[in-house]
Amino acid sequence: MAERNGKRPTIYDVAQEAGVATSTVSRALANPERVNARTREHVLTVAERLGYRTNPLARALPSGRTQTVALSVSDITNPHFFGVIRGAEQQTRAAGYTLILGDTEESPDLETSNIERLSGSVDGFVIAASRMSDEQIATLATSHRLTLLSRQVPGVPSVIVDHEDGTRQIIEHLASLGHTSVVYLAGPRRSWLASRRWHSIQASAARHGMTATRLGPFPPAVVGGAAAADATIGHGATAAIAHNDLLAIGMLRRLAARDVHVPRDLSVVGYDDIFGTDFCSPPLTTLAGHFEEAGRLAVDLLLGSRRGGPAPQRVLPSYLVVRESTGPALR
Amino acid sequence: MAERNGKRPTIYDVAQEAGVATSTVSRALANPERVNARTREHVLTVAERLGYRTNPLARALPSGRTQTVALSVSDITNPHFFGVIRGAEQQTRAAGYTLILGDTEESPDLETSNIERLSGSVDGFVIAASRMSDEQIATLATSHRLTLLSRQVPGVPSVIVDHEDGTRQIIEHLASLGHTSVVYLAGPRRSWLASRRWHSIQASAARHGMTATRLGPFPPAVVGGAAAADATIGHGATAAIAHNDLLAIGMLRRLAARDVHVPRDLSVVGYDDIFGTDFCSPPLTTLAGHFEEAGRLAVDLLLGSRRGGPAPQRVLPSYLVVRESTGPALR
DNA sequence: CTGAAAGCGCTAACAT
DNA sequence: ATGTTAGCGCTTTCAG
Repeated sequence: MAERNGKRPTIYDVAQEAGVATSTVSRALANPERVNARTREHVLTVAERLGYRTNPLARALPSGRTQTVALSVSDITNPHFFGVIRGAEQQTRAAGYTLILGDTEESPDLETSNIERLSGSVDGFVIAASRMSDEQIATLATSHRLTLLSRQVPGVPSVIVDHEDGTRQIIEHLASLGHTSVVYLAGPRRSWLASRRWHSIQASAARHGMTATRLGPFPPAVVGGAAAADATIGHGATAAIAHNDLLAIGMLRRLAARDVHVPRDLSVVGYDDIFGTDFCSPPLTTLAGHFEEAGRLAVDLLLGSRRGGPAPQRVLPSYLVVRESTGPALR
Repeated sequence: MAERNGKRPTIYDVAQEAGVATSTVSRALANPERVNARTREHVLTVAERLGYRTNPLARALPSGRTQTVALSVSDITNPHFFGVIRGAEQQTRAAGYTLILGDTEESPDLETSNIERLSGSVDGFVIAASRMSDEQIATLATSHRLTLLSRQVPGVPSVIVDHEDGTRQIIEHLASLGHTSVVYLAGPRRSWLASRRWHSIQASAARHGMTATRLGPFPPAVVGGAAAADATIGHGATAAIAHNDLLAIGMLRRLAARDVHVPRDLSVVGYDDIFGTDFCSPPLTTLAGHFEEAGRLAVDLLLGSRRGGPAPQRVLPSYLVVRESTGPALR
């Protein structure tokens, strides 16, 4: 074996063994069409025989291409992101890239520092549920390749699941059950989704002659559910839309503890259709979307993005999954 | 600003601006103690002013240290891994490293190809719930830095949650409820955990005069639960231990559909204490462990590992969380 | 189509 | 304590 004392063989070893220049090896590997078919084959065979593996770092340094993308999520323990992560990971791998994962724990500071730190070692960022301001994101987009997930900022590529039409579906569902008063248990103040959802709820509710009230914000986690449930009971509405399923599930538990029957006394709706929504009690009515697909698409947009073109803003369909947490208004 | 036409400043720019050699800049940045306090401060100031950011790739190439670790999980959609991932991500970041995530989708081939691919661009691997053979792992360990999570192989550093003592807790709990026959709904054939758990169940059951039967294997996911439930009913045991909570939850649903009451007709126990076990119906009795801690520890072992020393095999405690899916044996 | 050679940005001996 | 000088392994002009 022609490998230099225990170290991994380099293109230099391959070149020598194959009797060609290193540049030829490099081309045979990276731009197969720019080298004679015979030599290419020969080089590839030798490389194979030597057990040559290209060193991604060395390749990245001169070319600037790291073949790596970073995915930043706001809370890795939220099952909602499983789909996103899996989709992104699959697509990343399929494109021959590697996925770096960052959990920003709902903190915009951690988000920026993460990006700052990774900048230079990745080719781009997919930022899911960003907590940064529009301005921060727009600025970042001028110096970094990025695509947004569940967030839209003018001029920045993004993919979201249709919250507007989805919210319409929710409101119409509630209206058809005779509800005339609904509360929205809001998510984090910095959450773009939270403000959009509230916006859509107001608009749809108005069209159906319903009154809508926003309560909160609440932490978008199961623990936030107790306070959200209490606030809802205090308000007296017959229907509640929680910022996400985690919060809705937390509410369900508190409501049960306080003997408020769902859906008889109160209808509850969530967003995301996460793991568990089909076996909590009662099973949760929630707005579903194809988040795995969203993750894939976000990576696609990132890797396919050309500077200069208009930033694509993709909107994936959403659909209401009606389970047992919603029922007729009895007041 | 002294940055060369739009490109990021390099240590070369800093060196020139500060009137020192690049090596001094390099030292000031990486080995602060090996440079005069005054010059260090000066260099740092200049670097700051120029907006210098060290290029991780360029740093990695000559040194071989990428400041990156890879985490490989067998199924990213299994909530069990949330804790592991978050713990690993935190500890990785705390150590100034970056986390690369790989989902191997229960496939040993994907697992090896992933490692193969990443080898060279990471400093080490944390492999959770590996589906590779002991031999493969042992071989890999000779050429790569790695630590195992939820898996033990002689000579390879690992951290697991105590399945043996945990299984003893489960069996004693069932025995105290009067159960004399228990079935184990097995996980994947290549799962080390599955075989260890079965082993422990047999041993503990024998000590308590219980008969234990293994059924399966079943896919360790909710969808596997239906078949597992049917097999259990066919067998006639009064207690069932599922390979993991996903499977147990799937069983719960099928049992309810078939009008088998839990725990009156059958007691069900799971492993992992994942998200959802406290609100499924009935809430699931399951073996819990600190998986976030396990993730952190695995990264610690990896980064702290010295070649030559004995491979640490850490065992974290497990504890049985008794909920409502287990009750007295009525037959 | 292929080879020679100059880097990519940083580290690490080796000198001074 | 600091400067000089080779590289790390690969890509990429530029010649031939």
